Amino acid sequence: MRLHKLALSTTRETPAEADIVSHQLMLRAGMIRRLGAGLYTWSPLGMRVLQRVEAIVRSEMNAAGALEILMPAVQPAELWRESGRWDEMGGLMLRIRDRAEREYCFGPTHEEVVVDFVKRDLASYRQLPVNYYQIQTKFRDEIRPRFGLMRAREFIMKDAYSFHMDAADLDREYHNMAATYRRILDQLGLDYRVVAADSGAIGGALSEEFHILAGSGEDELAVSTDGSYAANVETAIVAPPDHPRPKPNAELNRVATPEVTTIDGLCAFLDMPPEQTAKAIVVDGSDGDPVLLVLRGDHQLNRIKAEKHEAIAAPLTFSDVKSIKRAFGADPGSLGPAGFPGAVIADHSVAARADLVVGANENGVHLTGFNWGRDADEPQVADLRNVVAGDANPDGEGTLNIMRGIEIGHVFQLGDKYSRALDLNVLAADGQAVHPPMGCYGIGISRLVAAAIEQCHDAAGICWPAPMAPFELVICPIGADREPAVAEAAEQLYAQCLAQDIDVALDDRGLRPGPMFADIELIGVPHRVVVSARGLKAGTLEYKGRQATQAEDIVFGIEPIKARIRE
RNA sequence: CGGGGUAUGGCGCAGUUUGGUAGCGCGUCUGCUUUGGGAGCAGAAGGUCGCAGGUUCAAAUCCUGCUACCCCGACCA
Repeated sequence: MRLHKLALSTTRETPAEADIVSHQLMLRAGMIRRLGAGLYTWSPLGMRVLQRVEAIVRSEMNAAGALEILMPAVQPAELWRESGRWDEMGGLMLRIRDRAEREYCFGPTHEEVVVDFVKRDLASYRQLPVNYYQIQTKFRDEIRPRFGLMRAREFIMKDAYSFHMDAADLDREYHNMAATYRRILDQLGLDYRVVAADSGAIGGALSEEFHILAGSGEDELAVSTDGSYAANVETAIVAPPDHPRPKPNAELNRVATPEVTTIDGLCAFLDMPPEQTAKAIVVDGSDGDPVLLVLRGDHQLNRIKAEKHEAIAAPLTFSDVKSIKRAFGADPGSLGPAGFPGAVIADHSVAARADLVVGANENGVHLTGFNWGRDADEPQVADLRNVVAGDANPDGEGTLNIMRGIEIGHVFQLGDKYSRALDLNVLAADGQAVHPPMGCYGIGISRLVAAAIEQCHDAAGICWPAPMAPFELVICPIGADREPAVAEAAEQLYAQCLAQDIDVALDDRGLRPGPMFADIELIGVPHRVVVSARGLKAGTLEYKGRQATQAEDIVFGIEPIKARIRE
């Protein structure tokens, strides 16, 4: 590629619209341009990266036995009514009408369509298993699109759907896909973790997420030091404390705590560590009455765990202040288990503590020296909190670390939710009709590109892992317009690189060295050689790896270049 | 959806309080000079000041309405 033909458009200044690194750098490098909220055009430079990723995904999916198809982005409402998701999806789904007032959506996902597709041709179990995938544009009308491609509304996704005769075969393919995803991410050269996950709204049992590690990641991951356990903090299990609750040591004491309504305030006022306090959270119970959840002051409620508790209403609803006042006689900020007649569910950690500080159910008053069983009934005990760094590994040895990640892939075992709802069935060997269990497997292609930048950049710009880079190598001639020998030597090298299948770009834009180098670093090309009159005289080229601090002189010629970039 | 903010040339911004010739830096174009890390000089192009209405002799600036975009929140007792 000759760079002057690529319509490169880099900027020195960071556009005001972006405030995470990947978004800023993609805009500065001219990989994408914003059209509207959560809508982006990919430039020729951006396309080169996108297509790299797509090619690797395709080749691994094909190698894993999946079959590529392409389904419509626009889908009839009727199909979604049949699965029951037309109403469930709510505002996430972009709904449109055609000229005859027929209803459609712009597909946020393709379970319905793929089942419909399979239904037409699938008659016998002998045709199973099968796994169809596509690389397609999806639209999800996010409440708040943000962070550029990270949470765009329109985005590119690789989604795959598998169909099986039985759960065992689904399990086999699920692991096949998980292994395929690992191969894809290994090939892309990214640092990632696979974690157990909540399957969320899509339904189904087993599910794992694939996260690119990056400090700016939106998700928190709990990963054990011995490597045996990894889970999204949303779902990571907290092992119950391994020691019994100590005996009460303190008398119950009423303390006036005027104006204190937060754990921080309470700790400052009483000079107490937060783990000695209990926070009280009131939520609606499944019977409609308020339920008191108690956690250690330094812990955080995990919504997903709470929601799954049978005594708690789903979706999780925090009780309104009026009903709290009625049930407790006090406002939030002064609540506690003492004297509350309703259901109390305490997290393991707070249930294993003695001599706690709790709200007294009287505004501006707290109790110190509170003990379960003595000052209130023994609570129900459950795992309600988010794991924190240092918690015991629930599955093996060691403790948990918390890392941040960007979710770029997700594999699910869906079961027969969709094949049943849409009445897909096949005849089994015994002549019985069966709804084939399904798996579904997604990779956010466009998000993956952004995530790679979050993981890999420096002050000068993007540092692509070689397999994602828009070019493998750039040849930078200096002063080619006034030194014919330089121009000639650069052309010669360029032709040789092409002949050797090196994905090379020739920077023939005629820029001065400063801006030229800055651009090449910004767009993240992994390898650079400089051709100059000075070097030619000495028979050398200058080579520099993108992340190297120093350039080095190498003998002029294709072989020394190959040795550097293919090492 | 609630809260906050912004909208002025391709990009980043000032000007709005106190109404009076629309400005700066970067970028772009032309010429000359310069030439290994974002060059210098000279000249030039480019703006319905988000949209609509209003007040006024006069509106980027004041008033009313609207739109778009960005940020924060949706673990808070």
